[in-house]
Amino acid sequence: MSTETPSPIERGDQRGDFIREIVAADLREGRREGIVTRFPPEPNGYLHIGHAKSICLNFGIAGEFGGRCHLRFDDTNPMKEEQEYIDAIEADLRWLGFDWGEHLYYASDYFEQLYDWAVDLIKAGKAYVDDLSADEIREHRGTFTEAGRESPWRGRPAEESLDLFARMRAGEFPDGARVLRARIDMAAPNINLRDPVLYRILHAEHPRTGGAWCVYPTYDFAHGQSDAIEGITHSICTLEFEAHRPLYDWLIDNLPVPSRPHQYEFARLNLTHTVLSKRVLLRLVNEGHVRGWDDPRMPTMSGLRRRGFPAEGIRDFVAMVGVAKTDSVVETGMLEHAVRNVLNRTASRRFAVLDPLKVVVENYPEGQSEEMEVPNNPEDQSAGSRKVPFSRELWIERDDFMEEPVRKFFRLAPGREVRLRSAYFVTCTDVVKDADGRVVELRCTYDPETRGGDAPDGRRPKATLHWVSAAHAVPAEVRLYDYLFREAYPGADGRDLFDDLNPDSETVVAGALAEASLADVPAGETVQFERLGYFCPDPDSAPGALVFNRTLTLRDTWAKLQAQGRQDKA
RNA sequence: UGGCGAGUGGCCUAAUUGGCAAGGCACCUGACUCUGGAUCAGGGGAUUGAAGGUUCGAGUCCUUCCUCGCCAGCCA
Repeated sequence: MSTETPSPIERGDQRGDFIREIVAADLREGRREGIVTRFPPEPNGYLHIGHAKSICLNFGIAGEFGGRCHLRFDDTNPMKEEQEYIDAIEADLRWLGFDWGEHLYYASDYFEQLYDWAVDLIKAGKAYVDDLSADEIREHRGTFTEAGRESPWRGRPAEESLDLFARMRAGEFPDGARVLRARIDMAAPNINLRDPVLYRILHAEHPRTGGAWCVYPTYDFAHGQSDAIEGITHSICTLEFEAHRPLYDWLIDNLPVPSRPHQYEFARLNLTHTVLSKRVLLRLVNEGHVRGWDDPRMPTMSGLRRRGFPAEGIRDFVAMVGVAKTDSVVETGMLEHAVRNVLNRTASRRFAVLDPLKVVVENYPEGQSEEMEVPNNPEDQSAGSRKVPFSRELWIERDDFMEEPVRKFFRLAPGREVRLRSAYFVTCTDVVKDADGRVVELRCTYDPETRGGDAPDGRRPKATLHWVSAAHAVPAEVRLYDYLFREAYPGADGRDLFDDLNPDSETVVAGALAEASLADVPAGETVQFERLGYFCPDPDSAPGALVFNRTLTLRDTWAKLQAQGRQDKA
């Protein structure tokens, strides 16, 4: 495994979570000589940020304790799984910064071994072929309060089950005709122990084994045994598998497996203002609420990537959230903090005006222009600087001007002087309006003595604005993103999940004007539009038709003040 | 209803296993600033789900109760 920057935990700055403590103790007390973990996705959908928690946990532990982490596709249900997902999952994993070396496995690699073990179980009288239908099996299973009833086939001789199981594999029976069940205890308080199904008949094309099989092991029969085959020491999964652990252990105990893995469960990640359910995400895509699986509003890895979130920020976020057994919902603000933290350090600064207002600098010579030296990142001198053209006609942000400035508004207003970042101080001398009274242009004068942004007399404007030269700017479409759901807990209190969708989750700004160098930002790179936020080129972007996604806004004290003002009035 | 699991400031997570409840996010204030960003300094906010009990001392141990989550797929 490899990460660009060690997480706080990897650096040892942070105490480990309960799983890391177990791992450390197992090593310290000699129960284990080495650590092997695995990330076991089912290739039936795309990875999302919830998976990132599991990925960072499994690969993180392996890295910290000198072990290794396998990537194993849990491909036991050919009805749902596709090669497309396998490829996407691998790509997302690599992007997140992890590497499994040669340890790429598939549960389907073990189908032959799994089948042999099932035969062993039958011979030992610990499994039997059941002819009951799915409905009948459910009826026999009982309820939480009543014990189940034994299937009439439970006492079937091993030889007969053996013969039937072989014929199931040979394809003699249709889907659902029979199953192989473990013989455990139909009265067990844990329903997972009431003779769970181990194999079912599925005449389906498997993405890897094709038509070689028509019986497939269930999750319960495949997972632990796959762990044992690979020598997994700590099989880490989410809380909903807790009730399966007794069955996991029963199978390991009753099969001649080569190693003894243990299962540990932690609470899955939940985030406010979004939803991490493959089912719901699929609906969002299919019903056209988003642009696709990689829509910048989606919590999928591909969505976060398209949104401009750096992998490092996601890893930091996961480290920040921690690992425990308490069901919890993390505020999305924490993710945003982690992302801003990385971007502030790494993102190159640029100028772009989203809602342009024309400024004419009256005392600046017509037809003249000059190159202003602008730092690429004040947080990082090594990022260097660039030249940005300045001229008589400029665009500034409409929000940066107020004809009648309210209290605490520091920006441009009639008669007021502000600094144009890395350029000159300008003073607004006149306001030009159209027939409707809308401000369409500002007339200003500049002070030639302030070239570069400093005044010889030491005077300091209260505001610094970003700007672009009208003659040199390039047009761009900018897509502004906000929470996908307006409610922190979508669908809570009986509401319909889809009624909680945020109608303003995407705002397309067609007429933005950007510094020309923005045409050269490579895909996958996120830059800062000074004073506005972080933005990245969208895959829809093309030469001459630039499209940027807003990753996140900057923290904005003024916007907060305004929002509070609005609240006070309301 | 049976089984299993979990309850610590608004959110997430700690507490050297019985010794002054700590940190991050969020929030507020101030300093600084060529991004109203960043940074720095400070602040408010917790009868640790409840009630009993053991103890010099309980978030931690015991009892009872409450709340929430998961489990009755031939999904994972």
